[in-house]
Amino acid sequence: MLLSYTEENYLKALLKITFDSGVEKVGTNELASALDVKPATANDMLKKLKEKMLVDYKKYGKINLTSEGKKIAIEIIRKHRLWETFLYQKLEFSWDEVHEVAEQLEHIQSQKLVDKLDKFLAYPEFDPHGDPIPNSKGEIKIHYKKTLSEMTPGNTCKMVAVKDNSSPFLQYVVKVGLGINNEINIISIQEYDLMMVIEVNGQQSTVSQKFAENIYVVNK
Amino acid sequence: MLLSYTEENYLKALLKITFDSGVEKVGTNELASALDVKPATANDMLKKLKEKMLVDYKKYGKINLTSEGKKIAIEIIRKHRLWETFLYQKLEFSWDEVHEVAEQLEHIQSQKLVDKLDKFLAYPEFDPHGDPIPNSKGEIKIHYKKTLSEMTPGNTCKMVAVKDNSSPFLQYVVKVGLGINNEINIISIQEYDLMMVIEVNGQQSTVSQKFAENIYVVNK
DNA sequence: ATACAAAGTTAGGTTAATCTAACAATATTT
DNA sequence: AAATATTGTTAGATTAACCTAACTTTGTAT
Ligand SMILES: [Mn+2]
Ligand SMILES: [Mn+2]
Ligand SMILES: [Mn+2]
Ligand SMILES: [Mn+2]
Repeated sequence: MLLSYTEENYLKALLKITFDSGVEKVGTNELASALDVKPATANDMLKKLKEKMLVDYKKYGKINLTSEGKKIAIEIIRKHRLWETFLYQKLEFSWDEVHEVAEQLEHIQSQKLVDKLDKFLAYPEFDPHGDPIPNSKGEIKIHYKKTLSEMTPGNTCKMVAVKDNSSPFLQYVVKVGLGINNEINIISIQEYDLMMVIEVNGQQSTVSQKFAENIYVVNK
Repeated sequence: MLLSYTEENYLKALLKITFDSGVEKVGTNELASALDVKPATANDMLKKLKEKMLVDYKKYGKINLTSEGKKIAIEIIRKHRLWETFLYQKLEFSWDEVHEVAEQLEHIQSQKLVDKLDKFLAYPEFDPHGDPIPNSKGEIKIHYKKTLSEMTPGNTCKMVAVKDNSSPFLQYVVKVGLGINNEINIISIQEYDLMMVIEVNGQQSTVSQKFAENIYVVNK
């Protein structure tokens, strides 16, 4: 099926929302705000996507991707993450620069290009932000993740991904001395405001709860 | 200046026409047919591009790119040819497959991407079809070319580029055993229909005038 | 120098994607 | 259960990029 750039973004947003919230059902306002359009606009598009059998939805009801819609959405996320990996690994982009360009590149239509890119990158499993890259069959390796904010003093964990992909956040993470695969020791947590003192590579830093909620870790 | 995908294609088409025809002045119908739209459509866009000071043109007059318009058009051609080179050299695309994908990739907006790609490819001077790649300053190495059809029996020349970039033609070129940098001996030319017998790598082939007109060569 | 042909323009219409403003349905609170 | 707030829908308008059909200008040939 040939979809427009815009239609693709709606499908991707729907999948992203369910990934992030864990809930299958999505609302019109939620979708609209994720895409930075008005609810009326999203509503129009929803009718069109329903017509194309890519979403499951009825008036005043919740929105669901059909399996076909989901398949397409995963393919777009696959392309997005492969391109991010390419920019990061081959073209020396920093991890806070890749997302914006990948937002454009993910819409290039060429199955061959995706396959060849995947091969060129030696079939990477994770993108520069630690997010899993769906394979050519659309399978995603979802490994259970906790956030740094769930850790307690004395814990040691390893950073595996970031939740917030915005450039300011990513730059801040680097400034704190943190990166994917770094080991983190939780030194202490301030009761009052949940500020956390952590140690990475022998360097201590104090981070806010908001910050800690955006760092994915696995226990050591 | 932020231009739409479509506006970029109009600028590129204008430059291409002047390159191919050698003439600076372009007509509305010519432009429309190059873009596969109706003259009325091209006329609308011309007004818009004039407003943005990217083309020089007045009612019933001929069309010219302004220097700003030309600069942008060259940048798009630079991106197109860099991407073709990337696909060909790094992703193992064949030379008849690269153009179509590059038509999409040339519209990706990121100065950094272009610069990094150029560096990654070690600042290539020519694309897979032998066309010169403009450098980061917009300079193009135009080396004087003749077509194979201008050669006479006894001449030896070297193929440097192709004029027609269509997939069927490029595949045919390969079938004849021809490629960029191959040495060609002109064996004979049929007076009546200008069919040409050539020798490449010891292999003789007979090619039509139409074919010969689409192969660029330099004398040996 | 007309007449005809080719080239270019205008007017009016369509579709995709967006908006605002008004309205309707559903959910939450008192 | 009624009132209120939230959420979702509809109607009508706008813009970009396209179209067809009719018209005008320019170029060519008799
Ligand atoms: Mn991203
Ligand atoms: Mn990512
Ligand atoms: Mn090309
Ligand atoms: Mn080329």
